[in-house]
This record gives sequence, C-alpha cells and structure tokens, in this order.
Amino acid sequence: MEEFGNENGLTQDLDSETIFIVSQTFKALGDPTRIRILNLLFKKECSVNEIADTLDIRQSTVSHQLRFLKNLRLVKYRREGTTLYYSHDDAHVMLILQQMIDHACHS
Amino acid sequence: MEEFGNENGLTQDLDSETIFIVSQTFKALGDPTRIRILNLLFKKECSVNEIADTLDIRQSTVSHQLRFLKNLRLVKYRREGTTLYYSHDDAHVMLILQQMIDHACHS
DNA sequence: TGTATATATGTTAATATATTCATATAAGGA
DNA sequence: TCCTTATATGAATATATTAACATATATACA
Repeated sequence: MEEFGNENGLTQDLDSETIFIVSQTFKALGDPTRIRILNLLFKKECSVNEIADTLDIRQSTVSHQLRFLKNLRLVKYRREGTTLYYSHDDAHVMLILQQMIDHACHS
Repeated sequence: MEEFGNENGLTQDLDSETIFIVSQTFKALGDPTRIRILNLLFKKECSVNEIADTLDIRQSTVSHQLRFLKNLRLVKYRREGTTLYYSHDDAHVMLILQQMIDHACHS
C-alpha cells in the first residue's frame, strides 16, 4: 500500500457525497468543448464572445457550458460594461487537467 | 504564465486527438459506479463477483463497466480457473483520481 | 427613451449513457 | 458429457447530455 501516499484518498472508503463531488468534477472535464474552454482560460481571461470566436462554438453553447463550469466553481468572471471576462477559478483542478493532458501526450 | 509548469500542457494548443483521449479518460472517471470500482481496485485485486458483492452492484453492471475501463486500459485482469481477478492498470490515472478525492475532501 | 451589443435562458431534438434482464460463453469437476 | 460456477454479452429502457435555435435580459450610450 501507500504506493501513492494517503491523504484520505483511495485507501479509504468513500462516502457518497465525496463520490458525487468527484464524479461531477471529472464529468466537467469529460467533454471536449469544456476542455477546450478551460484550456483557453488557462492561457488568458476571455469574454464569452472571445471564447466562442476563438474556438468556433456558438455563443449560447459557450454560455451554457460556462454556467456548468461556474456551478462547480471551476471558472469565475468579472464584469466590464456589458462584457463578462471569464477566468479559471480552481488551480488544483487545472493542475489535474494539465497532468492528464501530459499523460495523454506521452502515451 | 508557467504557474503550473509546462510539459506540452495547458499553455499549448491541443490537437483533437489529445482532446479526445483526455475527455474520454475524464469521462471514465466521471461516473460514481466507476469511481467506486477503481477505488476498490486501488486497495486490492478483485474478482467480478467480489466487486459486485462489495459494492452492491449487479454482476452485469460491473462487467459492463469493467469492459469500459478495460478499453481505456485503466484496468487489467488475470485468470484463475473460471475467476477473473481485476486490478488497476494505470498508475498515473489512479494518482489523478486520488488527487481529486483529496481535493474534494479538503474543500 | 430608444437602440445596439453582450450574455443568459428556455425549449427542443439528437445522441449518449447507465442499468437491468435474459441469455450466452467458458472453464473446471463429477 | 453433463452440471455448476463465473463472467460476458445483447437488447431494451430510462435517463442524461449536448448543441442548436429563438428569445429574453442587462448594460451602455445617443
């Protein structure tokens, strides 16, 4: 045991609330569109239309997905006039995303 | 930049194949049943029926989900008579799972 | 107040997913 | 070979998800 260390992690039984949060968060990362959005927001803060234009996704789709990510506190925004600038809001999850990307690139 | 380092990770544009692999892998982790199975397999190698009994999930459901995880090379098995013993097969993904569990426990 | 722009929301349709039941396969032993 | 046990598979159903369209809301400004 302890192959990966233990900080109340896999070596312990999981309560249903933890399982729910973990699966919800992974589900958020389990969609190509959301990965592209988060990858963009990793590089820089963006308005909704910037995201839509850059990634060639419809504005309403971007807005729906941003709401999804916002509910999980993975992104946040600030307002400037009528424009909302979104940025990532969970460094740990972004680190996990990067690890998985590295993992995919190396295998 | 470089807040999280860079090993061809988030600071670079992603090709569609990488996005696909990453999203597929996260999708595998984005389901409560699969998280419970992987969490169990982290602790020890298990037969299909052991998994089903321990987690109170039907045998066919476990088998379907194991096939899913097997296709992504997240689990493997060895045969002993009629019994198949499954175990995890991707230490890096297991590490990522544990990180997310820790993250959920601490927030 | 009216108009333009940026974003959010409601609804719908297509597709994907998860689980269940029933059954098939595969291995071992009598 | 027949029977038992362990696992896999196919089909069906219920549910979830995604993206699109149309429209609503909100802010700024003339």
